[in-house]
Amino acid sequence: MSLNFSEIEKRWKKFWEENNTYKVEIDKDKPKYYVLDMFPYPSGAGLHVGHPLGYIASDIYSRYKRMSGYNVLHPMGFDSFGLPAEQYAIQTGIHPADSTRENINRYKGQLSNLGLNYDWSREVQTSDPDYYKWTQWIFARMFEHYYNTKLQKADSIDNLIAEFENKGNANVDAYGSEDRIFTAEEWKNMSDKEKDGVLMNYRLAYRKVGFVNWCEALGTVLANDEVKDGVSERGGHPVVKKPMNQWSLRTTAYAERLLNDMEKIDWSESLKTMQRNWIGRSEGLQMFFDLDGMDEKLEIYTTRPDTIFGVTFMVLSPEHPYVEKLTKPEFEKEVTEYKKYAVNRSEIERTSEKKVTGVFTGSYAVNPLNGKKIPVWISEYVLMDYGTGAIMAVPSDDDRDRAFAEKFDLPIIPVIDKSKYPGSTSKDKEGIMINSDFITGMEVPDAIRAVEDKVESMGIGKKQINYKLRDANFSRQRYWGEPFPVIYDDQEVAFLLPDDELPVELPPLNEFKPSTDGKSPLARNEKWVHEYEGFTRETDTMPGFAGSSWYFLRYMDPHNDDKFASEEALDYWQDVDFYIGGTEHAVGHLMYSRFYHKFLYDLGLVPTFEPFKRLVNQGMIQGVIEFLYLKKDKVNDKSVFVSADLISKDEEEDYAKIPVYIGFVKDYGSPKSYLDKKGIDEFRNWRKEYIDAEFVTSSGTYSAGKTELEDIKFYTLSEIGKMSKRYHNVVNPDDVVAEHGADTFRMYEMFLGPIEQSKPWDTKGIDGINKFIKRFWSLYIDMDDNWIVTEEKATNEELKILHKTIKKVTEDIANLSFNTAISAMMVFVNDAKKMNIHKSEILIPMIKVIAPFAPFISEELWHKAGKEGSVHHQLFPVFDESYLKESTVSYPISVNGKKRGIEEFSKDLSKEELEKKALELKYVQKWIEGKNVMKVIVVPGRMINIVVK
RNA sequence: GCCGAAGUGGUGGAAUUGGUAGACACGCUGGACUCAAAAUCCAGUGAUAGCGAUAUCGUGUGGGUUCGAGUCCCACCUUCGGUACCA
Repeated sequence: MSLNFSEIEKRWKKFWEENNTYKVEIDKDKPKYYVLDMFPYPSGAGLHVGHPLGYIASDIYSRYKRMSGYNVLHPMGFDSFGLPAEQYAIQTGIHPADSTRENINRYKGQLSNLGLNYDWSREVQTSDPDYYKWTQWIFARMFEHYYNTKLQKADSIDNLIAEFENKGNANVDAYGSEDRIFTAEEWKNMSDKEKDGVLMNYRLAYRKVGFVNWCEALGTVLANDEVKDGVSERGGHPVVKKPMNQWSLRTTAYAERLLNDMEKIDWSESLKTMQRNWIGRSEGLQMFFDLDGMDEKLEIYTTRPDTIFGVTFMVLSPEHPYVEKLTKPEFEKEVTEYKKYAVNRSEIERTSEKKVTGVFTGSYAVNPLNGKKIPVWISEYVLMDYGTGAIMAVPSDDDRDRAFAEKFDLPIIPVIDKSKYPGSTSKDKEGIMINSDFITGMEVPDAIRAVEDKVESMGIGKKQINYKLRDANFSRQRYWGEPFPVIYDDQEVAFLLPDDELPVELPPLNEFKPSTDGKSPLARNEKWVHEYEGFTRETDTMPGFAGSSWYFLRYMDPHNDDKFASEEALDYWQDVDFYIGGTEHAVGHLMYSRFYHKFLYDLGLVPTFEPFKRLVNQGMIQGVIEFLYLKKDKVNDKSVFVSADLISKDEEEDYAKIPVYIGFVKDYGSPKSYLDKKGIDEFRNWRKEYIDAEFVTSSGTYSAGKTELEDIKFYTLSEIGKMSKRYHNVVNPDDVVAEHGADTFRMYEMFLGPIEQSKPWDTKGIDGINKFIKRFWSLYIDMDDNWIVTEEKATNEELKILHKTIKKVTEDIANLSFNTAISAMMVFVNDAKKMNIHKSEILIPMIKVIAPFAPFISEELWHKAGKEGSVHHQLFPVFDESYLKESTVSYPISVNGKKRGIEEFSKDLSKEELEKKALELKYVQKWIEGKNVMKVIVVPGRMINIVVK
């Protein structure tokens, strides 16, 4: 009755805002600490209970850090460019800026209801021109730089141009994709357009022909997400790869650094493994095969040069430029058809199905080491954008090549004897070479080296390091993204707009549909496109990651109009100490952010070479999805639902699974979830098309609103999955906060389990937290709202309970074990209740201990205690080890490893004394009677084990 | 297929380096208070046998190392994530 949480929440939300409690400024007298959440995309659906899991954890952690004397930067913002707002605009005509603003306001309201301690004065929005001015500015710098392989850092493109003018490009230390060699003279004679083309092959932000998902029927380019099984998700129209000029970022230039610098950061090993796999470094040999009857040579890449004598055919990607030339007339029809087939298949399809496809071109290549002629095939399992788009196939030692050879009846020559290496697979580089000319008899690693040397000495190849990592596609044919600060002259040579014209703002538009030739909607605004006399603007926009790859830097100095952040701010805040977010961003976002950060580091614009020191992935809170089984075919023109207990695994495919609002389902989330009579009626009224449906259960049938069975149980199917509107299982945190209070909601989410672990949302246990908070409150305030804390001196026993709790909570926060920290506080309350503790010496520190977890009631109690300021600016209590000392230890006494009793012994007893006392125990006597005591193991402070025989 | 993580009561989950398995909480059972209910408080709660003391079993399965294994090793099963014909 005295704990009115909604009133308390209102009061302190206002107080914190009025007093700028969470505002932070540079304070050189204090050490800094930067705690960052991955900022959300403000979707129309609002936050669900899954989102706050990470936010609450970082809130607790940052509050604790502030209370430990740090100057804590803990900001929040919005990744507010994105596809959904644009699609919404296409459907409704509402401008993305308007719907985004509305969504952001809703998000902010929801976040503030949770009592999160963000410094909102530092909010950033990626769609705000004051912000994307700097997104464009960084892009411009990338355009102006290339990667210098000697300095191993980004360098001005002007330096490269100077080198070209001096000595051409034969010996430049530049990472790029230019394959022509030219002299200084040739460079000087090039046209502007040619020069632009060459420089594009070196710039870190550059233009090249890339492939987009083009859907002819919709007349638009689709994102990977919008393509399912080779057809558009909307409408199911065919999607093909269409070549278009696209901006890219030369992320591959940084591959080695992105890989190696991971050793220096505190990320989980599994996350680092994911990043490593994405980068995908491999060492191998690049070499040329002669083509029979042709001048061109076929370039391939292999990580297994040792198997070269086992090569029995070559495989080219269907997109390989040589395919046409290699195809003999009599094979043309098949090859053309196969190419058509491959281009209509999405990359996902091409790579995920197990079936083996391919066609012969009619041409042959020549193995340079033994002169053997080998047939050249094409197949979709070879991808154009990895390696050289061509492989030498070794069916004896590669699973895919073997499957291919078996299907098309191609020869298989064994070249490695693995009999000495049991369990070794074709992927393991071990075994002894056979049938292999000059390397026969060698161990595999030696053979690899021997072939590499041989090939290099013959001048037909060289050792090479390859990366799976691809340059990032940086163009989107969309409206709701950052425009490029780029214009083209009539020769299509790209020019940057000067920095003082930034930001290039998105022009107004009243039609957001893409234009039909695959161009971005921006192309519709002719006036804007041709604003510069004689020039045309770039009409593509930047991808989502352009804005989200550097936002953490902007928080340091969000309102600076001269720089993306001042040197002073960067120097003080440095980098993110602690970053928390979902695994779904584990690869893409983190890789791009690291790339951006390293680039800015090279330019001397940020002080650290990695952006995120420590990173934790929170698990997902999943939803329970409840389905009803509906017979796919109607019976007597009626829909028939069948109770889940009546359906066997084999019959499942005869049924459709209809999601049902979980609120109708009894015991939802359990294997025995069911609809009772009321639930069935609720469902029928909710989905009117099923109002006359039949519901078949084991005890009888409910038909068209009638049943004789009062206690009918219609079982439903429970699954765990994403929270989504589609499954009618979204739980809004606002509802939970309104019902139970923000502090309860926060602690409950943390109490559910370890932060990294995914778990289904379930309110079953929330009463436990509610009870705990009420009991905690009742230590301070009685039923009649009287403050009952006394100034009486605390006993040692009481102090011990306090300090034990402080110790446990402190350690658990550091480990992010919030669930056990909360259980320690519960133990405290249980003890304090039992001992009837109401002493301020114990209870005032406890307000501070609970403060990071329950910011509202702790603030209320702090002020009820007559204290000034905010509890969140107090210092966290430090535990005193001297209160924790025990004079006795309780020893488990085991005989042969089986516990037989527990004894309290003084902690000062020696091993020998403990052994003696243990052997004297009555029940020990009973267990060792008639047997020989072999030995007694005494671990002081731990346990005693008596071994008998 | 491969990589990663994980399998512990009816449920969510505890358990430094191998050392009392099941903390804390939910749920359930019984009791107190109440005309009654809610709330609150007290007691019990891994399984089996027994009135009980107690005994036996028990951390996905099967082996192993050890005085001692939820924890380490080997093989396997299941689930969840990620990922792919990457040459």
